[in-house]
Amino acid sequence: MTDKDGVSPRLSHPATLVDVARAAGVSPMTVSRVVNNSRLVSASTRERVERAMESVGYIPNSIARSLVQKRTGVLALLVSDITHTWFTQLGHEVEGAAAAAGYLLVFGNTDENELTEREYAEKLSSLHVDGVLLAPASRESRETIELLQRRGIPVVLIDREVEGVELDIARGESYTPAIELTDHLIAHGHTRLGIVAGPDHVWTAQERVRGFKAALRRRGLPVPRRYVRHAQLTRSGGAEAARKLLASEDPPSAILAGNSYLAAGIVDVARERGLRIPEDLALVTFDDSEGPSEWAFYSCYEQPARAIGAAALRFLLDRLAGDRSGARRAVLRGDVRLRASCGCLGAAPLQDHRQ
Amino acid sequence: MTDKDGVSPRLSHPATLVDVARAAGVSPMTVSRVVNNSRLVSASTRERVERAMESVGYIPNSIARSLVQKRTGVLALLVSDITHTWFTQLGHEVEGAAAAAGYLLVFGNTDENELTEREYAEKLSSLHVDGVLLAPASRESRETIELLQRRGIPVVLIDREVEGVELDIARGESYTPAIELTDHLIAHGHTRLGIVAGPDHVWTAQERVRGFKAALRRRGLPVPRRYVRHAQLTRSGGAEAARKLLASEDPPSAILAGNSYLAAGIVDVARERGLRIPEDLALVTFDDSEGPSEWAFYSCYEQPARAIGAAALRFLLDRLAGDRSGARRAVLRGDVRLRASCGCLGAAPLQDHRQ
DNA sequence: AAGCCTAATGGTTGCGCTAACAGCAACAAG
DNA sequence: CTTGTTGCTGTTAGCGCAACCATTAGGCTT
Repeated sequence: MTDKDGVSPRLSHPATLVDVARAAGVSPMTVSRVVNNSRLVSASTRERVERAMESVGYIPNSIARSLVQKRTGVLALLVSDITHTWFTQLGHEVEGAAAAAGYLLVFGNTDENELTEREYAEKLSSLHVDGVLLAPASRESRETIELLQRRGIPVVLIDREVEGVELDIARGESYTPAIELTDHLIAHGHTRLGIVAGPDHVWTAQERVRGFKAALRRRGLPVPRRYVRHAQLTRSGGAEAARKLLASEDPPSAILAGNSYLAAGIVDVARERGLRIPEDLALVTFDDSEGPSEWAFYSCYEQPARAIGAAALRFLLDRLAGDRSGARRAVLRGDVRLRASCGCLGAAPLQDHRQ
Repeated sequence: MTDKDGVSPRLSHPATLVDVARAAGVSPMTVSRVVNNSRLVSASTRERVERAMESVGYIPNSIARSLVQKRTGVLALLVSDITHTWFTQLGHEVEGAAAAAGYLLVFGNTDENELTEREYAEKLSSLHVDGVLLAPASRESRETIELLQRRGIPVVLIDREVEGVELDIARGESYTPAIELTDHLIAHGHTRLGIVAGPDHVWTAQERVRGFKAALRRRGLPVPRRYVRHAQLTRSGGAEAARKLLASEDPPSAILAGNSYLAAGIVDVARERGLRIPEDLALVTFDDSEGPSEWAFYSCYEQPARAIGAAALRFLLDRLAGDRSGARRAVLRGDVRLRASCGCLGAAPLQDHRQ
């Protein structure tokens, strides 16, 4: 059956179990056993079959296998925007761990859009992926989640809670660090504080605003409505919000940004207006630990993206292994890094973010 | 069949064509026709079937469909490291366009490792993905490619050529821009020039070294071997190479870096040694247009990552649509951006990269 | 020797879907 | 009235694989 030089005889179609069986002189069932490492195959048969597989260039058709076994070996990761370093780091971690566990990983960007999210959910459930890691686009993502669950697809949340949903989740903190960061600005002597947070349908944005307000109230400071801004989680979104924030007669002297993209936009506007940071405008933000080092200029709360990704995938793999216990929750603590943008390293802010 | 409140009757298993057919009082084939928008269904039947689908909560099983149609609606993107902003931008573009065309996208990191790459190729061909976009890990990636092609899976290369492979490819330029950047350093008066490029099994790294050497030779400048360094495409890789480069008695006064991660490592080492950039060490690099703005400090050649991704996916979709023409090549031109790190904006290098 | 276990193998069936064809009305053309 | 022709629907088969249930041979028990 084999060519002289050991090259597979060219079949007009990709080799199937039946081709291998014919080449090895056994039944397809036996070949299937060899492929699946069943013990119920004698050593000699196994060897013969393996040679036959080699010779016809057999690669199992996992589509067919999936159809009968009802598992595909594919997981999915849905985030809002893979270009955000936080999600990129998380995605890298998840991809590596998934590959190590034998899974392929489908990536999807939801653009913080519920509709896109739901469309993805339908496609994924149609493809019968084995599990989904989801950074829910909105507090209203319950429908997406239920759609998947009705199909028996385990879902693990990432980064964001969803109201009324009790599910495995791996996330960082938002409320407490927002308080800490705000307190820090207050300790620097600021009394007019503003916040530029993400869209208000995003759980983390809400929580950060909530923490911000709580910190101010606790110190008896005012929380003017116009000092609280929601924006798209981009640099230009941050800039736009900052412009509105700084347009008032009595603009804030310190700002808490929801993430470093927003912070970058705020810095843009500050420069536009000739405001020095931190002298004229102090800035603190939320961040990831591996962002570009320009961000080393920002005083921030660092969220452990990789650890969150790893924890989430762990949860998912456990579910796939049959874990039926109640919803698990991993809330990973990050670190506050005090740097130049809040005024702590006021002496040398310009040197330190060069690299 | 339907509950009073319109909620799907709970089936013990996900609804299939047969369930819908029963609910609608038609044959499964007719349901299939409705699902696939065949014109050969009367309006009244179509409506009845659609109601039935709704009522039992039918979602087509694309596994089963794939088995008979031999297409899965899944594409794959294999790159070396999704955390590199260049690939992230490209991936974002590809994901968006793939989703728009109705495809899901599997992401894989090869870590510039041929073995990982091949393992991915096997998994992907087992899953019968419809097509693969590949940034080949090495000049030797031919085997990976042939494995996929033998399975009839179209492959489009990204960013890097592979010796002896005639395939659709979308990439930027390396050789010519390397000459331009090197010439620019020479124009600044440098005569001792070094290069820190990626691993020498990576096509772009080779090309950049080739261009670098060609530029020097054309000007009659020496190309000492120790001035040519290959490194892992990371910041620490760049730092390590820079250390070796700057350790010699007569170190280069200007360096061409293979990308901005390497450049960042070089800057680290320069700072370590108290070298000012650009005064004591000039630096130019390859880059993407949306990298962190700290990179706005670097004089660089900007590669259009998104356009390359879009072109590559276009090629792939054309193949899937039946295009059988010869290998197509999109070589996208980027732009040279002269900024502070080469000495062109010597006056204000410290301000400009703050943001 | 009869009964019974185990190891190794094969046969049949069906996962959910669609390609291919077959059937059957209704209606138009000759 | 015959002969297509078109429009809709159903039947059959099979994609590649593994679950499930035979079947056989050989060894073991009693």
